[in-house]
Amino acid sequence: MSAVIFSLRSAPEGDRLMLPLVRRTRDPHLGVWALPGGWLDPDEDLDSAASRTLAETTALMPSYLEQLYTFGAVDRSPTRVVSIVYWALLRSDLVDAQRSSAGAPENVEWFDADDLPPLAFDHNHIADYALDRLRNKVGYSRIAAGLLPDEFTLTELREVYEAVLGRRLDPSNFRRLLEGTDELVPTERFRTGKHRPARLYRRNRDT
Amino acid sequence: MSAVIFSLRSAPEGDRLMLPLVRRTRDPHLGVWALPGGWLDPDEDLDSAASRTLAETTALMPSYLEQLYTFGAVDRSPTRVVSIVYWALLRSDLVDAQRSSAGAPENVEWFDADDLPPLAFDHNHIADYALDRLRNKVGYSRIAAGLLPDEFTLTELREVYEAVLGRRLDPSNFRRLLEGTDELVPTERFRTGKHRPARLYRRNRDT
DNA sequence: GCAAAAGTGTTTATGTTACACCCATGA
DNA sequence: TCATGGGTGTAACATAAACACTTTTGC
Repeated sequence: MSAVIFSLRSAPEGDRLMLPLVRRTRDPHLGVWALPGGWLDPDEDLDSAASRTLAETTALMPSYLEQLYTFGAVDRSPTRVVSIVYWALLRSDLVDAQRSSAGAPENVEWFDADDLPPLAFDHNHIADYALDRLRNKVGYSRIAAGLLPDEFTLTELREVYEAVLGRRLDPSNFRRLLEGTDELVPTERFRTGKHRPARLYRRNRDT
Repeated sequence: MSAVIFSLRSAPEGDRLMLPLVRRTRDPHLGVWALPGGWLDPDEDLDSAASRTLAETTALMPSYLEQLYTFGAVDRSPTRVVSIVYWALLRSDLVDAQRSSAGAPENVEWFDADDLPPLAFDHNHIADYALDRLRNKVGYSRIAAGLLPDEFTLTELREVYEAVLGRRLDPSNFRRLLEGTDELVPTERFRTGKHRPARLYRRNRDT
């Protein structure tokens, strides 16, 4: 049971898609970076086990969690293991808050999803596969809002899409696309800043 | 390790999407219909194990095979089992040929995919999920050709799509859609019948 | 010639992309 | 009032759906 966990972190060139890795504390691949994982409890269903695994690494609740794939190549490891992998999105504000507080777990580090170090087992392959799935899913669903706080402006959401997809989007077309769906609801609050205040939106819980 | 295997069978109202079930020979759910399955060999990768499971039930090679999902709810069975499920497409001509020969396996029976009997464990749920995936995938890929022999007319292929999707498609638009892709290649052979001969096509192996 | 399926062309609707332009605010 | 991001409008283009029409065969 492993998890590929995505969140956003601010960088000089804009937000970057990042994921947490843990340093292995035992053989094989001792000391090598790997996806966070754990063992499946006999009386626990798969989604719960994925949540628990994720909580043990980040101490946070995911805003999105989905099974990715089950890997089981014989050469994955000296002792062959079937690995059920989940992927998840975390609200970036919660991750940031936790990192500045005392609760940051040991030997966990965040890496740029597009620039990972060599990982244990076939975890590079798994992480790439998860990234493909995320990018694909972002193309046809509004899932990326799960990386943002409860309320956000359309520009903030667009920047998330740009960070995930790796390309610029037209602001006006992006707005129209999302206003046409019922997955986003406008609030009466505005984000005030340097320029014209921007309306805040929130995710529609009913869909 | 279980498999949801789809093929087509002729019926009075046109081709129907069917899948094979096996009668359970032991408790729990003795005598109840279930998806074909088997146990994962320790030195076998998942795709191979799925192929083997499928061969044990149908004695045939699938024209398409893909992992569906891994199920593991605690209440799936008295003794909880993690079940890695694959789904597959079989060429209908091979299935028909085998059924009329001696090779038809015992206690295997084909059922209409939209009208299944009550199944053991959560297999009804799994079969429905596989059907959703098939119908969804047919919408954006040319995968359904895997249900037909090597060579087929566009009308035959359209009827496959109609059987899978459960609705009629416009013949001329269907033709244009498929001629625009490179997943189908025209041959110089024609199917002669009551009316104007129809050109035969085959799947493009290179894509 | 007629019926029926094969195959072509055209029109309409719909959605996507590009981009010009106005609006509201802080400085 | 100017710079800038927020927000609206619209024309161009691509894709899909609907359907009229021509072609080729068996009988």
